[in-house]
Amino acid sequence: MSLPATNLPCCPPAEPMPPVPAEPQEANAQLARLAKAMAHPARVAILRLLVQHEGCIVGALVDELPLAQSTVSQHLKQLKAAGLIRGEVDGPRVCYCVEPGAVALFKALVAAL
Amino acid sequence: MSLPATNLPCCPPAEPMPPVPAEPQEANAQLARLAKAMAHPARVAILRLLVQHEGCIVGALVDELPLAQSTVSQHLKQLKAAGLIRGEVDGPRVCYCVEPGAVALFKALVAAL
DNA sequence: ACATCTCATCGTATATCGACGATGAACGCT
DNA sequence: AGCGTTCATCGTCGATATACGATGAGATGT
Repeated sequence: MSLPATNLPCCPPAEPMPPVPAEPQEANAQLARLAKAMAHPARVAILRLLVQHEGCIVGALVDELPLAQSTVSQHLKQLKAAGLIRGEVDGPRVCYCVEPGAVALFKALVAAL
Repeated sequence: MSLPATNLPCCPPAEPMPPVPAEPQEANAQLARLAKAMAHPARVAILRLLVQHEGCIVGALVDELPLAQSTVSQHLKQLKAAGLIRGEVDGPRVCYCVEPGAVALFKALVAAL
């Protein structure tokens, strides 16, 4: 309902393509790493909210989740560390958006199971 | 190299279809649960080995992984708890095989991101 | 300068994970 | 019965995850 669909000037280049690992062991590690980032309902919800509002959304995420602000921030940190999202400072707020390449890589790795 | 492609009489019915959750919150929980099961390279490797040798393979997994037997057993337990694999006793050995429905559900949930 | 708003980080407490060795249970074989 | 093989479980250890409140950093607005 909220999430005012802010089209802020972020997520500009949008990382063209995901590198697909050739070594099976590397693929396993990559998949495990990305799966670990998705291994919590709150992070799945965050990613879903970010892909739905395709542009960028700000910290309104806290209002959508039944978690404290600091907890949401930690989940965002994990998603960012996994390369699945990007956060850019926009004045007093921070603009979060998905990294389409990383999500595509995740989908590809899972589909290849 | 090993893994003698044992075609044992297990994995008979092979669970016809995955139930796809309608509630978004339920879908998040399901995806998180399955992703958590895949959140470790060893478990990804195990699942991959099981799908490659489509029939069933037994504790030869221990030979393929750089882990102790008890550790592999614990990973198998987690995969089984997540519903991704099935284990049936076959004489002195235990026959593990994938649960295609659960894997398909996982793929569908990830693809729907 | 000051207050405010937004978000990250710190510190802490509890729970779970991941690994191993050791032990136990189930089964087949002689 | 007794033995060996196979796998699960137990107990333990250190590391990590999850949650929260409190505090800090940065920018905006008065």
